[in-house]
Amino acid sequence: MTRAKTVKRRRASRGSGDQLRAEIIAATKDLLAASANSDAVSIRAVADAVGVTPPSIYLHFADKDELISAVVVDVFAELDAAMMAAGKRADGPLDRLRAFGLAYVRFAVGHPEHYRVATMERCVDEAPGGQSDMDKILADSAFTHFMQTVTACMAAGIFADGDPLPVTLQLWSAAHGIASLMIAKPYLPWGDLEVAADAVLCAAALGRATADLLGGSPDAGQVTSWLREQGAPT
Amino acid sequence: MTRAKTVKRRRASRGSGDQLRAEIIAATKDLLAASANSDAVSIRAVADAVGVTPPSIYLHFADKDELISAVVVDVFAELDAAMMAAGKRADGPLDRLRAFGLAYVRFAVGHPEHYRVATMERCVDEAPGGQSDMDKILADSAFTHFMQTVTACMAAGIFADGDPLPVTLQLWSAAHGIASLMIAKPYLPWGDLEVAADAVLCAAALGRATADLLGGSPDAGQVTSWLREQGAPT
DNA sequence: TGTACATCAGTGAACGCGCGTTCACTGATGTAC
DNA sequence: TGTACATCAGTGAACGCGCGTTCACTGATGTAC
Repeated sequence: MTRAKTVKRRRASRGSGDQLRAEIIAATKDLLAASANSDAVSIRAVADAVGVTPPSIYLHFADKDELISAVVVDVFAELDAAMMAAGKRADGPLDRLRAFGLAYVRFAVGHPEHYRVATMERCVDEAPGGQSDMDKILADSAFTHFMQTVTACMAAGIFADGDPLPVTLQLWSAAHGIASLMIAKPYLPWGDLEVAADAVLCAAALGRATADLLGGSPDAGQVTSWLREQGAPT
Repeated sequence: MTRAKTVKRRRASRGSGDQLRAEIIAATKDLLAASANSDAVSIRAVADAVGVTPPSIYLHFADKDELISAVVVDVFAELDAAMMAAGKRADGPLDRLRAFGLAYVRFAVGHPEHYRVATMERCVDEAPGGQSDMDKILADSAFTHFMQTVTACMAAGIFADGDPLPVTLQLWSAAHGIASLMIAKPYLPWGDLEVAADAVLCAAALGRATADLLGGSPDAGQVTSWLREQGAPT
């Protein structure tokens, strides 16, 4: 059932080398969506899907790692776009934070293999180059937009004033936790995914806010007695 | 620098076939610790590390998948043991929950590749067999011990009474989120890993408790006005 | 307008490699007599 | 106690495969004259 070569034929062009590049990235994403990890997607399969021979790939990417990196960049851009779209109709910074988180989880669950390769595969370099990686992530639109909203929540008195970075990391952890667990263990009794995700996200934000009320990082004893004050059932 | 075959020699034995089996699992774990994923650990490398020829592996495991599954079982057992040890000296159920969570994150950060293969690799079967997988996880010691402690927290009035399962999943998500993000993005500015993990875990538990106080799943408006009542800064 | 030619996107064939798995075998172990 | 023999853990060689990457090439494109 191999596609005859004549069915899809690639034509040359002159100035527009970028078109094939985009097609290669798109094909890689498609193949990735049906694979366990990026190792399982081969240059040959990508070339085949695009209707081109394997060496052509190397005209656009130095090697396989560079191709996968380009896919990751593309996935993060798509994720950011989904979050931005969801945040548009939010009412206030806390509601926007929630919309962002829900969009984040929705994206991950909807594109599990893309999310996996973008956030869960071992990084290529652990050398000093890691620093530039960090800059890349911190400058990444999705993360930045998330952090801007955390800053807005601080300004609105929802979180205590301070450095938004640790709070952002904390909330991102919550979103990533529910997203990646739903992907990795889909057979667990999650119930409605949106409801479960919302519960985690709300609890994370509310927990941060409440911990701030209690002075930052209360221990178990403080929490227990505070809950008793609040009239929690015993 | 290949080890001469005579340096490590395997002797036969009769009744004790299980010894080699255990050595194979241990060697696989060692190799996994230095690899990107289970695909990157080969049967040949495992055999070599154990001092045996590749076909010998098949005397103990039907195929590579079965070997990896055995490793995952072993990793979960080790994780459970670490959690139990940490929970022993806890003071009350909430404190135990925190000790469990911290031990969980510590284990993940200390054995990132083991944690990754156990919780983040694509499951082998998505067929009806998935149901038995679910049972396996729910019956898994670490998860069960976690859930028992959640039940104890409900009995102590810390969480609202009800089904402990969704609450357990929610708290597990928090622990998994911070653990897996620290592993995947170690170059992010986490500061002290224990402190960052503790902040996430505390916020998750406190958030769940507070949300219960507010009736289960408050929306942004309710949270904002409740915070204002509590005298949060504006 | 018409032709020669430089450019360069894409080709076809091949490289060497390491993989999971199989097969018929060997030879130490431990039991039956 | 001594010997013949069944057992079965582990071997050695090979299978077919798909991989990433390379190399010298081809032939359409578009420009120079």
